Amino acid sequence: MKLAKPLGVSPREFATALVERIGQIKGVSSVDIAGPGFINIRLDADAAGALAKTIVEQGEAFGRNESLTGQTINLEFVSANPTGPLHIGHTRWAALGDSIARVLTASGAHMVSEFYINDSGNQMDNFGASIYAAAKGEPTPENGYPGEYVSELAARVVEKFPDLLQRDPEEALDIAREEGYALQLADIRESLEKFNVHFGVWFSERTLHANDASGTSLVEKALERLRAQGHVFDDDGAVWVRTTEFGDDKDRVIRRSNGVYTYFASDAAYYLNKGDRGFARKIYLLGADHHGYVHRLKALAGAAGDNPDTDIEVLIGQLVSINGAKLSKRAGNIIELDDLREWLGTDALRYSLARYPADSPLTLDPELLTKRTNDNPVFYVQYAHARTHQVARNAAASGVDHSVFEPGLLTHDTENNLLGLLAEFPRIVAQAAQLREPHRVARYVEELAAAYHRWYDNCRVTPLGEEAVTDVHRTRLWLNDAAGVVLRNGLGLVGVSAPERM
RNA sequence: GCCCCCAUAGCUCAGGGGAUAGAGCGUCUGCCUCCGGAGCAGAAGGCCGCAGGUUCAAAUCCUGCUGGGGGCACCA
Repeated sequence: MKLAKPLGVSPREFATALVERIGQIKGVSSVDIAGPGFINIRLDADAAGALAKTIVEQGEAFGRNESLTGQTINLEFVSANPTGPLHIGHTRWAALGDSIARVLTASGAHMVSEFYINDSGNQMDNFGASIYAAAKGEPTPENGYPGEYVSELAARVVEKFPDLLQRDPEEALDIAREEGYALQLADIRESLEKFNVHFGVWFSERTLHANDASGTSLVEKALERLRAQGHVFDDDGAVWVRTTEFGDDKDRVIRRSNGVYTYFASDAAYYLNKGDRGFARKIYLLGADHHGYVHRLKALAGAAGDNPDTDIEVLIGQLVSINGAKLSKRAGNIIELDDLREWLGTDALRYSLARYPADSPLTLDPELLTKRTNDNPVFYVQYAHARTHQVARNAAASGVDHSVFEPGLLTHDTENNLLGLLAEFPRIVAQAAQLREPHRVARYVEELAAAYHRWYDNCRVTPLGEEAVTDVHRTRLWLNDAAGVVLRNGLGLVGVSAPERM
């Protein structure tokens, strides 16, 4: 860090003065200069240990903070055609986006998670045609969707409309498309629910194109608003947005010369709609294959009169692969969310996807994820949590209760270490929220589990043999329970369960 | 050609300018007469891709290179 102005004192003088001031803070037992830029502060045992009781009393609320209070945030983290099952890419964004939403919520933000349904455009017609062809027993049409799931959808549509094949082909195509859409979207919702991922809003692209009472659509209104801002021009029969004014490398067509709106028009209308719904800040989580969108989305915010630096935020996630993952024949040679979930389990899959930052490409090792030992981080952490409950059950059986809490009795090194880590949790959550990096919570919770296991090995909560129950045991029970609370809260933020027995 | 991301231990990866760069796996050595050994303690293993620069201080910030991944549309 650079100082704006010289302070007029030497670093040593400054540090000495700082140490003196810190030493006067209530609960600080000692403070000394540890090295360049480092000061060691020790709290007295009562002040540090008191935390254990606070945590147990706050329970689920411990870890929440106010760092983002007052912010209204829209987070769009899955955008998909409802023409087939979700694949491995969607899976990563679902796990990550949901965890981001959780840490933002825990930091006081008003959050809405949004799933954007790309249900407009010709791929829906291809989808409908594929289902209709399957119903007739014909091969997949050109540009159609292969995969057994199309035949399954066709069978379900025919079940509901037994006379489908007798109907006029145009009408039958409509039915195939719309019924197939409804069924597929329901399947997607179910997959995500099973994956413990929740969306506040399922936004249909079609609503952007639908005419309101006055006969205009949101897309048309969006174009007029951008035009009014002075960033729209006509060329070659097409209508363009001058996105280069805002850092894009080329201007973008918003309405083609044939009068049809481009996908960019939907983006624009959707973006403006989010603002109209009261979201000051819009976050997009996109796959690496969409990174080319960043500039044009930012430009869109600028062209709309918003601040591209603060009102819109685009997170780009890199690709993920899994060694040995089977391609789904059913879904046409993709790696499917449902298959991954059934193979590895929701907890292992969510944890391992939330454990790495979005911008690192990822290769998962399924052998590790299915192991039930400490090789597998999610089991290591879940086991630590289960152990806190086992210890509590044993404590109750041997007559250790919560009747006494004497924080001064928590003096073992492993207890200081554990308390120090527990105290960090709220800061970790706030940091994860501010940086949109929930993997920090996962890493933290692993460290906490290790500290808990070490403490368990060194400090007994239940008396040994015929020993009497003492206040040390009772006080340690509070610490044990506090560790359990924080492990549970931490796992919850990455969407993973915290079992009491394993 | 232009744009984005990545490069840290044998492997998978952490590391918001600050202490002796960390974790797990793998390798090696210990600990079960008592709260779950699904655990713990220890060892070995590093020009942090290369070269410059900024700084009291760089794995971290800047520039250029090398290697890998992804992307460029009046498609969606």
